[in-house]
Amino acid sequence: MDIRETHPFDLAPAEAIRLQERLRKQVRPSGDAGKVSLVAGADASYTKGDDVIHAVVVALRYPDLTVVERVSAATVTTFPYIPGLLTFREGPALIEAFRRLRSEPDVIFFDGQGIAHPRGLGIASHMGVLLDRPTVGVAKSLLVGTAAEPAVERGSTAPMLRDGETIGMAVRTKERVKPVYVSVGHRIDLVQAVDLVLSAARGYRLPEPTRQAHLYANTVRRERGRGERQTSLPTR
DNA sequence: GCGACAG
DNA sequence: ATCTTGTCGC
Repeated sequence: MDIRETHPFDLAPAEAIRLQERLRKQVRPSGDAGKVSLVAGADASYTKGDDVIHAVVVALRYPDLTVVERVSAATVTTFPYIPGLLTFREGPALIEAFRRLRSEPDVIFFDGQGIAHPRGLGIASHMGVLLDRPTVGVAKSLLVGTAAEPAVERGSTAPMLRDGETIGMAVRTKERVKPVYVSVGHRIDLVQAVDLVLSAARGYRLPEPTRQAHLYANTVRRERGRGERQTSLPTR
């Protein structure tokens, strides 16, 4: 059965928040992803004034990080970007992309927060519950909480804190480059999540799954945009 | 009431 | 997220 039959996305912000408060109870911020041999990165891309969301999932073999599969899906959104409600904007496109994915990744990286979220349900946690898979949030900035600056060496970390609780880890994936903010999504613990992010980061700030997803999402968006324009606005 | 605020 | 060219530093 389709996830969207049991999970509404077309909600008003206040209703979306209530749904998050209900779903947060299903998040399991611990566990072992087991022996990881396949990882995936998911991301979305869109053109400024447009309401079309292009979502992609890229699967990579681990630990060699060779890309083995790429899928994409596009949806039309009415939900705006509201901090804390990102999944209601990108979720439907991501779900469709995952439906098209034939690989079965052991862990999935998302561009955004896991439990480091106002209601403990960032996009990585939310999607983790819907997909019932281990997920990790890899964000480029903080949504809630604070973190000290990790030392300049690659591999340095500093806890992300909120009310004295550790909700994630700032991780320096590249020497002297701004850290990424890792938080657990679902069915994995923070130690393994940080370990995977670090081992999947090869010479760039973003770990390969997320980086490849980002690149592919932009490619897909530009190609589709070009194709649609050609069929709807013939050249003279 | 005033800011902060993933992508 | 996206708009955008060159430019400074490792």
